[in-house]
Amino acid sequence: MEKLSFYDQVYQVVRLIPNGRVTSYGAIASYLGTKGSSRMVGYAMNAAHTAYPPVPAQRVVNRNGLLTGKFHFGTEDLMQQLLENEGIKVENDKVTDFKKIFWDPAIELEL
DNA sequence: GAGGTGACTGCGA
DNA sequence: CTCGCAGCCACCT
Repeated sequence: MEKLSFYDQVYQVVRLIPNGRVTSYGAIASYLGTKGSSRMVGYAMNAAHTAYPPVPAQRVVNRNGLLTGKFHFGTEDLMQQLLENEGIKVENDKVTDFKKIFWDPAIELEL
C-alpha cells in the first residue's frame, strides 16, 4: 500500500482537470475531505513544480477565478499564456466565464 | 517535539 | 463597493 501524501492527492486531482477547464482550491480541498483547509491545497501547489509529472497548476485558481499563484510560474504572464493556450480567456489576471469552465472534482469525478 | 509558513475562504464592518 | 480578521492543517526547519 502506498500512502499518498496530501500533496500527491492534490496533484492527481489537478492532473485530472480536462483541457480548457479550471477549478478552485476550495473545490479540490472539499473533494479530498479537507474542506476547511483550502490553504493546504495552495500550499501543495507550492511544491507542485517539484512534483513529476508536472502539475497544470495554471488550471487551479481561487474561488474568484483570479490567478493568485501566477507569480509561482516564474513570470506572471506565463500562467495567463498557458491558460489562453488552452482556450481559456484571461482578463485582468482573472479567468473570464469562470463559472462556465469551472470543473468541480467532487461532481465530475463522482459521475 | 514545537514553531512558523502559506498559490485560500468566509464573514463582518 | 473595499478592507481586515480569524480558521484551517500538512510540510519544513
